[in-house]
Amino acid sequence: MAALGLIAQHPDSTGYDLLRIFELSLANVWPATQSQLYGELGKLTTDGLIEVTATGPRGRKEYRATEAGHAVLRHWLVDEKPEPQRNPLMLKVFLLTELGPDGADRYLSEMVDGVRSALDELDRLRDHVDWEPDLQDKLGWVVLEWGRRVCRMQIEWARWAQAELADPTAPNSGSTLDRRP
Amino acid sequence: MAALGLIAQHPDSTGYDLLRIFELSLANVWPATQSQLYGELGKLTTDGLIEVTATGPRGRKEYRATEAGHAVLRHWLVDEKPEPQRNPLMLKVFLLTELGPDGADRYLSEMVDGVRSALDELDRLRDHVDWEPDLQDKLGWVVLEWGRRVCRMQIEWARWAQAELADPTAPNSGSTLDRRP
DNA sequence: TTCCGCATGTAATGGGTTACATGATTAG
DNA sequence: CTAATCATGTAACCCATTACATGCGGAA
Repeated sequence: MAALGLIAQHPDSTGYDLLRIFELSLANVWPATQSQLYGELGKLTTDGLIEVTATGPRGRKEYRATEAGHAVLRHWLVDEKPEPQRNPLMLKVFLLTELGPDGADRYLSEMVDGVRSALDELDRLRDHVDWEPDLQDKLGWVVLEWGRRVCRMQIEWARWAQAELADPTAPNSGSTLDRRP
Repeated sequence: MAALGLIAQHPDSTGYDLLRIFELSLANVWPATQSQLYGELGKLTTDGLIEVTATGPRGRKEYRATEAGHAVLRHWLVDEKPEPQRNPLMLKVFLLTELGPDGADRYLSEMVDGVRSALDELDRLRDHVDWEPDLQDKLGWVVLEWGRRVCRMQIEWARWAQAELADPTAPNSGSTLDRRP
């Protein structure tokens, strides 16, 4: 669907073009490998969701979404609810019992550092891109902002979690003030 | 690692036990299927990371993490940085070009509704669990709170994004007040 | 003419899901 | 006695990653 969607956004692109688009605009959202992409292009073509509109030197093939492809894409966007995803980060947090209270606290401190640098990265990206006022760039903009908000939330959460773990009372027992922020 | 970690937390559990633990405590973080779990138990045993400590009726096998298993777990927790995950939700948002401005706006509205009910679900979970004051329950508690904060953040973000998409000016051009919240 | 970028593919392996398949215990 | 629960496994299939493999075109 990521490939189909990008082809819909950028008609007459080659696999190679799409790869660069993946790297430039979806690297933080949906990374794709070269191997996988070419495989998908073949499948999408077989399924009639995209078609080759031109061929050029070096076996270059330009793709475009068919009407059926657009329909499938719209159906996926509107009707298929995104099911909850796995969360490797929270899996780790949940398993911090293995490290004991001190290890858990250290883990959360390092997490704050890591997230901060990730946030810096996103800030830099935001400032270096030349955002156009069209829908596509606005969507890219709001997606990027989502990443920034996740980072900020995570930093605040980690601090709160550290306090919570240090607190000798049971969770939900109402001894801290910032428990339900 | 999820299986190994749960065995470390709950020694002398069977695959069946672990399955219920997955459902009860990790359903929203790292769902596991029965098929996969039994396969992993076999591999972990072969690799010497867990061992069978007892057998019972119906082929019941109790597992326990070996010292090697604990070491691998700690290494994974401390040294392996969780790489950024794919985000199907933001992929969809990025591809909302296909639906046009109105469709995108509608999509975000529906998203708010969906997230709100997810948040209700988490609130209910939080209130129905009997949280103990030990490290394990505290970690469960903070993980659950993470989910709640993601939901709240997402609701606010979606509202902001709707305003942003409705705004005729370019992103980053500085016409709205809530652009850098 | 030589090197970088364009351009496409295949193979091996592992993770994950769905469905299939089986059978023993125990509580009512 | 019978149904729910306990309890374990296999097979087929898809998605994804890493590594392997190839070769043309254009610019310096």
